[in-house]
Amino acid sequence: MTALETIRAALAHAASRLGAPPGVDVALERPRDPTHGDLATNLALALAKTLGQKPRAIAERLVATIELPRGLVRKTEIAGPGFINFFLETAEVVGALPTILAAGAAYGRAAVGNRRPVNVEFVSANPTGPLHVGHGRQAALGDAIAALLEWTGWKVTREFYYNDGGGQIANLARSVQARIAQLSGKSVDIPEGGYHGEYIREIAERYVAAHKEDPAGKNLDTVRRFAVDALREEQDRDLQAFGVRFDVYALESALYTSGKVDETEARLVAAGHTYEKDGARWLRTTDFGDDKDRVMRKSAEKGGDYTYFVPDVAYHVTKWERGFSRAINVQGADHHGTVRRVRVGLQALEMGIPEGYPEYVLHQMVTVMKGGEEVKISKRAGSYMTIRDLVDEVGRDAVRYFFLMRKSDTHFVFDVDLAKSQTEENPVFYVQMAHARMSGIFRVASREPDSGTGAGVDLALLTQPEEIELVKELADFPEMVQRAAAALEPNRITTYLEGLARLAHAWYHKYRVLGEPEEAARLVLARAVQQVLANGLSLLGIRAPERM
RNA sequence: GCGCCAGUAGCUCAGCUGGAUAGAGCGUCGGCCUCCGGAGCCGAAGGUCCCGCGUUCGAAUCGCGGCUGGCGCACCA
Repeated sequence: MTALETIRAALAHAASRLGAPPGVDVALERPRDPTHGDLATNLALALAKTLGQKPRAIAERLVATIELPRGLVRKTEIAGPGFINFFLETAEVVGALPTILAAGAAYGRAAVGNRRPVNVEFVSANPTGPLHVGHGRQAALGDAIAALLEWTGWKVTREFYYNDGGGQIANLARSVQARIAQLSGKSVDIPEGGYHGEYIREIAERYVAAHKEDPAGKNLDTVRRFAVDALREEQDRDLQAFGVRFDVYALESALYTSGKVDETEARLVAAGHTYEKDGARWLRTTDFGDDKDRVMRKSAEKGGDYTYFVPDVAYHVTKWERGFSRAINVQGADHHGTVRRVRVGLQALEMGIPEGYPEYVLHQMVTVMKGGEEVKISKRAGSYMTIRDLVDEVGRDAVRYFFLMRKSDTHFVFDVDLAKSQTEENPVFYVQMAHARMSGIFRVASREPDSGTGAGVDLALLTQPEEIELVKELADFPEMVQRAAAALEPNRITTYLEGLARLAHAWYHKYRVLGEPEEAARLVLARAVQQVLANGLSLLGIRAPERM
């Protein structure tokens, strides 16, 4: 049990003896200001109202009541409006180091998820073109969120949903068909709403080469399948280059062929939330707080098809039925309008799916800056920065790191020049460099970085303030991972890593390791820093180089 | 018009789910560098946390009302 867990439990026990209601949430954190101790709690302040006493009086009684094991805390004080500050014995602080080395690559993992299943859906691009930089942000984000959940004990399924059944696919097929016709010299325009990118022409050429029996592309259905397959393959290659893998690829078309869409419509009708108007079938989403009702099946003159949202609902029913009591969708914020509709559709089925199902992580748009100018991204026109272009230009690690270092709900400006630069201004370089420096110490010392556990080393020699600060930062890592996972915010990890790297660089510059009396103890510290940096980076899918 | 998101140092952004004196990088200014990698190091200045009201012992954080910017409001997906 760590010092934090021990004190937290002791506080909870003391609080209950003072008459606090059971199950009070004990906030015990490392204060920003080291003069406020190693750990501090606001428990007395939080209990002031329910106990009807002054915070400082409660704090005094808590301190008098609390039972702590010997050798853990050297001083307890009450400060400010009623904070209780705990000062740990130095041995207890540096005692975190052997724990870190013993856990190794698993340090920071937790079991809070209890192996429960969770589905993380991301990218889910229509197979109508290559993946652009916005998809890249989503790929990095979804993969990191999935990793955070894995690190905290969830059983994660990474899922990609292909909308291969809608009107956009028909546009794609007709666009390719038009290009095929142009290849044989005919003057045919790309249809209204079609795709103009250069990749359409390439697909047309490949179709003609592969289909001698249909050189004019008359068979629209075959053209459609060929184009969708070609683009899916291309997207897969892009994702592979980015180091993202999926466990499940779900196809919208399969929901139709399996009858799942019809079944969902029938259930909605049976549940009594639908009606007919103007020849169309509507879902009364206003029953569930929507501002207007939504069409679920178009009128005959519009083709009589389902609108997109019925297959969307059907798809999420399959997630629920596959046992995912938790589902997270990572999407661009331009789709936020669908959030309520999917949830409402699931509610209208009245099959016991929770109101907040699925959860959403929405991300804002990406603009790319290069040489001080914005790189224009336009899908239909064809001038087009793809995720592969970006990875080729700045490297996989930098792309992933950059996409993860900002909160998802703020607009992100990707600075290509910064991402490529080999200086400390570049945060991914800065963090990786810290890891390389720690590795460098072991290289010079001719020791294997994975040897040793810290056993038998006198860690009491780590007395410098920078060293104590560094150890405390390392000890924070597991809590950090859990909070980032709970908030579904990978950017907390990059922020943490930059802070840790800063402390590591400062320590490295100020103190020598090899040849000093503290060598053995400092090697333990260096290895722990190296390990935590490596763990944080690997969680985010970024390499931790031994040298740069 | 309605909905969602954002507004924090000159710039780019953190801020651990309501805590103590709001932080980092870049930039600016002033010092320093024979070293396990100088691809440097140390320090300083710099704030109406968009505005107002409210809740609270305590608000950048929560609520309400504004202002500014982005996105969305189809029988498209």
